[in-house]
Amino acid sequence: MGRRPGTATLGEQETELLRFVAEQETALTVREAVASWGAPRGLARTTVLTMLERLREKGHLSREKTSDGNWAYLPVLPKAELLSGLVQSFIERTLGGSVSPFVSYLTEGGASLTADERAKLRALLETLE
Amino acid sequence: MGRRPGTATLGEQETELLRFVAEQETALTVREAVASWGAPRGLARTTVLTMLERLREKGHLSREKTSDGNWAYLPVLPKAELLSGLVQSFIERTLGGSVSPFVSYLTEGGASLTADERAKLRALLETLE
DNA sequence: TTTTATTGACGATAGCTGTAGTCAGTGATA
DNA sequence: TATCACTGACTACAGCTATCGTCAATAAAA
Repeated sequence: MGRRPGTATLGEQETELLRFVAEQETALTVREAVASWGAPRGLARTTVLTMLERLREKGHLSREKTSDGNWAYLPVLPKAELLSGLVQSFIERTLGGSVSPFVSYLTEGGASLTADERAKLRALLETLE
Repeated sequence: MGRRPGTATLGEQETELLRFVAEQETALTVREAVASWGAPRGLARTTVLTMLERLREKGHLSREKTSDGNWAYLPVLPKAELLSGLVQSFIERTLGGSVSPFVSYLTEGGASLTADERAKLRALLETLE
């Protein structure tokens, strides 16, 4: 009676870790992931290791041997695509396909926009004229 | 070794159902929820019932007796607030606090904006001048 | 009133997520 | 070489989510 197998998406922690890995410039060794992501959260080394492996099983990460023989993990999709995908599925699944709540969130001061973000929005609106 | 108790948020299906209930104009009976939300997804009646009750336990829904003695569920927060909250926690948790991916998604044509949404954005940008 | 349908409380289970311990292999060190 | 540290594969388990089945009460119908 559980979930239909293969239906799983990512948990919250998993998503955070995936985003963290995707934000790095280079492939991340377990040691680095533990030091810069796990430790600050008080997680054990093996916890991070397990999570990395699960993300790999789910096809979000891959790994390669470093010159000194350890594993280093890297995202399968580049950061921009990953984030776009996350946004897309959030809009579809959680917001039911409507961007309105996000627009409302912005206009109600929930977040402050950077100059760059403002510029992008302005450009977007212009092309829609 | 599980998650620290009480740390749970909402699952995906739960979130979808919550949004569905919040989108209704009036309180929704179980029968209606099953007919218009559960059945199309192939879910059993008791599954929907269980989910509604869990959402109630978690404080997202309340319920009231209808004139003919059945329960009807309604959201604790109005739709707009609920959706804003969902957007906010998504941005914080999943996007690490940055709205950029959202903006990118919009500008890359992932979604089409309604006239109303465009107007809101335009107004927003003006106030930011 | 015996039967049938509806409702909702409960109980149950499988898969998933978060979190970690153990252990064996391997390389560095004393 | 005996030891110590580091790595990663494997195992484990609690809490949570998705999904139902059962059952008793009640209402409707025959």
